[in-house]
Amino acid sequence: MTSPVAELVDDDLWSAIGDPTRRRMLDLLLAGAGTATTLSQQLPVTRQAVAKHLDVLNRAGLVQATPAGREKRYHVDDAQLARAAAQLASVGSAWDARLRRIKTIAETIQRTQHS
Amino acid sequence: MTSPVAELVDDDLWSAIGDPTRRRMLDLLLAGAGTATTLSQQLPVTRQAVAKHLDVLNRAGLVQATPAGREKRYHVDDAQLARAAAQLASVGSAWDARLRRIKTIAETIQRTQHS
DNA sequence: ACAATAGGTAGGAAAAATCCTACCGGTCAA
DNA sequence: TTGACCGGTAGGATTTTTCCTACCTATTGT
Repeated sequence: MTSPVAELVDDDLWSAIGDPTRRRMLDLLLAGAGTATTLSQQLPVTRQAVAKHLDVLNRAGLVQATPAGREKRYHVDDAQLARAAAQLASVGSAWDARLRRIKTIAETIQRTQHS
Repeated sequence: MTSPVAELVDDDLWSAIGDPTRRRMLDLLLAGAGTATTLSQQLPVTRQAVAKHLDVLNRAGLVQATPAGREKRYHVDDAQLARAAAQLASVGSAWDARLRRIKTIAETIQRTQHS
């Protein structure tokens, strides 16, 4: 169980959530669905910039849009975000396990050298 | 406990591990310390590009360099990687909890409407 | 039906990241 | 000591990302 982290994650999904602005957008969308305009009002960027970020999130499958009247309401795709959360957790624990394993080996070597 | 994910993470650290190449580099360095050259031999980029990626990882505190002879051996900073792992895990569980909470609310509303 | 207005889209400019070529410095062998 | 070579560094070109300006579309109210 060497668990190479690289093979544990979806690159597109990962880099989608790698951007701070997009993470904040996910936070806002989790609090309640909204349009590019409503999001931009709560962020330090124009709604056009927000629209492109939404496009990135959409291509990664993290958000979906449902037309409502003349607007497009974006909402988080629960299943995909859950998938992302699972990946984050597994990478985190993989690293943790790896570190723990290395530490154990190091301690074993030291103990061996002491004898 | 609304847990806004944005305030849970260190942006520099996060975007450092947001890049696929850098994640693979961390994998390789966890398997054993190495120089820019040895890493580049196991990656599809030149050692100069690797050097810049190492610089990014270094600024984020994820790796450290120790001069050894005429080379510079890079190794993972255990404490910082553990910190990163913890952040990943907490974001993952924050999202998971948020999703679960939303689902519960939705179900409650439905149940209410049925009555 | 028509004007007014809010929202989305297209295109490109500016900024940043990534990558490579060229160069410098130190180490090892003779 | 000196030449060859391995590794790192500096600088800049290229690609990608991010962001904004300008424009078009659709809905709403009169």
